[in-house]
Amino acid sequence: MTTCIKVKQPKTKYIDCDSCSMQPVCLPLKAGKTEISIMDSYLSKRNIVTISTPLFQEKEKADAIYAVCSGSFKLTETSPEGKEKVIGFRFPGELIGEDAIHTPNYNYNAVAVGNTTVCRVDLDELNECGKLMPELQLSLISLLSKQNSMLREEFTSVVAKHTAESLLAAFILNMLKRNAQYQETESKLHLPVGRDVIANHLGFRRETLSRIFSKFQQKGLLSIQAKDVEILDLPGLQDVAYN
Amino acid sequence: MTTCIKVKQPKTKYIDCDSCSMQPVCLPLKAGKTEISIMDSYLSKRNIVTISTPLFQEKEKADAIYAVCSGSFKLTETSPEGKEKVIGFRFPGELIGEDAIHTPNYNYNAVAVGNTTVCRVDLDELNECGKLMPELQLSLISLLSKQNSMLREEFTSVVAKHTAESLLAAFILNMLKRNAQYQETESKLHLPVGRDVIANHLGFRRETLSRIFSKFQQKGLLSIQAKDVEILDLPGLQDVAYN
DNA sequence: TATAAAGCTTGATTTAAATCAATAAAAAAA
DNA sequence: TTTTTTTATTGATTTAAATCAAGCTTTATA
Repeated sequence: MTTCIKVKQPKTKYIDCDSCSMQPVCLPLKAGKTEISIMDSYLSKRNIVTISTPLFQEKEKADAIYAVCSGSFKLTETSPEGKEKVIGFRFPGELIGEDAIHTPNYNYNAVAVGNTTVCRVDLDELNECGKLMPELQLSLISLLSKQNSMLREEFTSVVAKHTAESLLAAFILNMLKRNAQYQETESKLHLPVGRDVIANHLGFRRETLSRIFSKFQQKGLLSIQAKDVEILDLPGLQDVAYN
Repeated sequence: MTTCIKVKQPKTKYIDCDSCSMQPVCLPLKAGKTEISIMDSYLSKRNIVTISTPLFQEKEKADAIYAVCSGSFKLTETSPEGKEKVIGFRFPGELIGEDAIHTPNYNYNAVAVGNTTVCRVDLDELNECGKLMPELQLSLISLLSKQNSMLREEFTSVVAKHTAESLLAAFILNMLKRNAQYQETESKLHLPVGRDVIANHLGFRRETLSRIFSKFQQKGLLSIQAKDVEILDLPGLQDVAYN
């Protein structure tokens, strides 16, 4: 039976696995429908709703892996001078804290952006359960492999981008691709965070970000209304990204 | 018994597992010494030596995972205009092609930089074998988790670096950390490739790279002789990276 | 609803990196 | 070894992004 717990914030909604919109994401971990009930009791897989709270923080004991069910997370790192750097985002279907398998402590922060739902997989229980169910391990291997590809592609999208324009274009395309996995819309994108956070993440100033967004709109590549982006010329955007 | 095969190049040396310098890297896959012989026959794990040849290429069928035993690999992507972009490097102890687990085809090129040794794990055989040996799967899970962390850290080291100086400093530190896992020297680093390739990877011109290397030498942060870098002021370099 | 606060955009100037161009050094070939 | 080729460094100019600064929106609060 699925148990749902409440963390750190007052206005928490309880969501069980059966009504979770991201069932397909969790399904691999369940290793087939017939075994859901077994998994639920053995794995203590729970749906947790957090509101703008950290899932975990730097140096905290790494004792669980999380899969994002709904909403977005930002990952941050605190530099020696105390400045916060946004090192990535996580969307439904992606893992957070998978390092836990081999690391005693997390070394970054995972903070919910708005209301989110995650599945928590306790490491101890995962190990116990894995011995009994090889299918579970195969699912985890597949999930980790997918996460690996996502990370490599994310890396590829930001590395070797000399101009701010190509970097932003590549970032938008990367977000679009990752969103496509849980949303139907191929041409629309909701930015999970404000300009400041995106600028921080990409390593330039909010002014530069604004200017480029304006330029992209003038060129007819996209239209942007607050945090809602509509892609108008995908090939054009790809051209900008690959340069 | 370990079998070693020869690929694509004439001057290939045969190396078996017992004499491989990177045994500790492969050990997790072997799931304990007592089972080495079983693994060798079941998994067809082979040491392959390649010389400047692609391990695999874009769009090729993804049927194996590789672990680097010795030497370095560069990963590249061909842009629509046909330009080659260096999207990363892989060093001993790291995985290549782990995407194979969930992707039908590779979507990047893995090219040996000089002479290298890799362990090839055939996917079909891995699946067969996994059913018989849960420990093997646990090892793979651990390897994938480590690779995940490596990728995230690599990503973190290049993202949000506004100046070319901080980007290069972060790149050197990342290389240094990854080298430390299989070399004793904490302060020395051998660049696996020339300036052009590094500049391509980091997204700026070879002239800029040269200038920054010169600047770092003038500041006494490091000394560089061809491809050999010696770190002289690690905290100083970290200061440059975190800015 | 009015007012304050936060977030976003645009302009003018300064600074950092690209580009163009010429050497210099190292590696490969004759 | 000497010549050729490749690779790396340094200089002068142009271009792109940071910075400084002001206005504009949107959201939050009284």
